[in-house]
Amino acid sequence: MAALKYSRQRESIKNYLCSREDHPTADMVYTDIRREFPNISLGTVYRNLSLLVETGEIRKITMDGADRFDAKTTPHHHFTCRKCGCVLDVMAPVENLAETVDEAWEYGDVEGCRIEFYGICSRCKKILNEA
Amino acid sequence: MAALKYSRQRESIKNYLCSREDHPTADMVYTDIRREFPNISLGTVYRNLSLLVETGEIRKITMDGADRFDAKTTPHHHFTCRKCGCVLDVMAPVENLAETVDEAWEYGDVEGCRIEFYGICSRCKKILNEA
DNA sequence: AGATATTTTTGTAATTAATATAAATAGATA
DNA sequence: TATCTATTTATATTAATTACAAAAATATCT
Repeated sequence: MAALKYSRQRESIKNYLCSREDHPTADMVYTDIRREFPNISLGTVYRNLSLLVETGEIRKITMDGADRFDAKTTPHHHFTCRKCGCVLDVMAPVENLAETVDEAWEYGDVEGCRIEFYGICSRCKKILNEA
Repeated sequence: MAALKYSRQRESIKNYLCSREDHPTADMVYTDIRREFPNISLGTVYRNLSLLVETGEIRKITMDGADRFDAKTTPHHHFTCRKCGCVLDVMAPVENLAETVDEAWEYGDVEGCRIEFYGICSRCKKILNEA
């Protein structure tokens, strides 16, 4: 496996992701990073996002539509608003769920789990109530 | 909203899904259903899968790669093998997780959640141990 | 620093998954 | 049967992502 070589683009992508709380898509990263690197290619963004996921520096969130990326490394889950589609962090105490299921379930070794909550975010709820 | 009209293709897609335990993708459904309807269009498969999801007769499982579909309506979750990619059912007692989080989390109304477990399935584990 | 080796980027093309559309067909209703 | 409306088919299109080759950037060695 070839050694990972430094690149300014990758560093910038990482920093950009760390500065955001809203789990951007590859395309959002591309749009914003272009201010610093006007010639950056979308392929470069995808490639570096994949690399960062591989090294464990960021996480990929797969859901309806485009994948999203998250630089928060502390264990947590996500909430998606079914109205506006925003994605918020959920720091819920669900630590040992995978472990519990691993003990009870006999068709394989459960190593972890992803939990995606859904519903209505506060902002959409407010708008609905006002209408 | 227009009334739903019977179609042989939709019935066949539903029956096919009910006969399987492995959560096929739209393309797998298309390939197999062609034996009965050689001229069926992939668009028809997608459209009917969406309709069946809307009526609640089947569920859509969004994950890495193509969406998968599941005719089992009893509440359960899924396990994906990170080696072979197979998807298995997990009948785990996680009933009130969404409810619990809804009470503790203040940025919106949590209506439900999807849980995706991952790890190594028994079959892949066996193969790895033999090698 | 200069030369060399290897990775990364860029620009573009290709692929995959899914949706859209319009004419033809099938199902429902009177 | 006649008519109305939904569905299918065939095809085109969009969206998300990956692949590739030449050029540029980074790391290593002397």
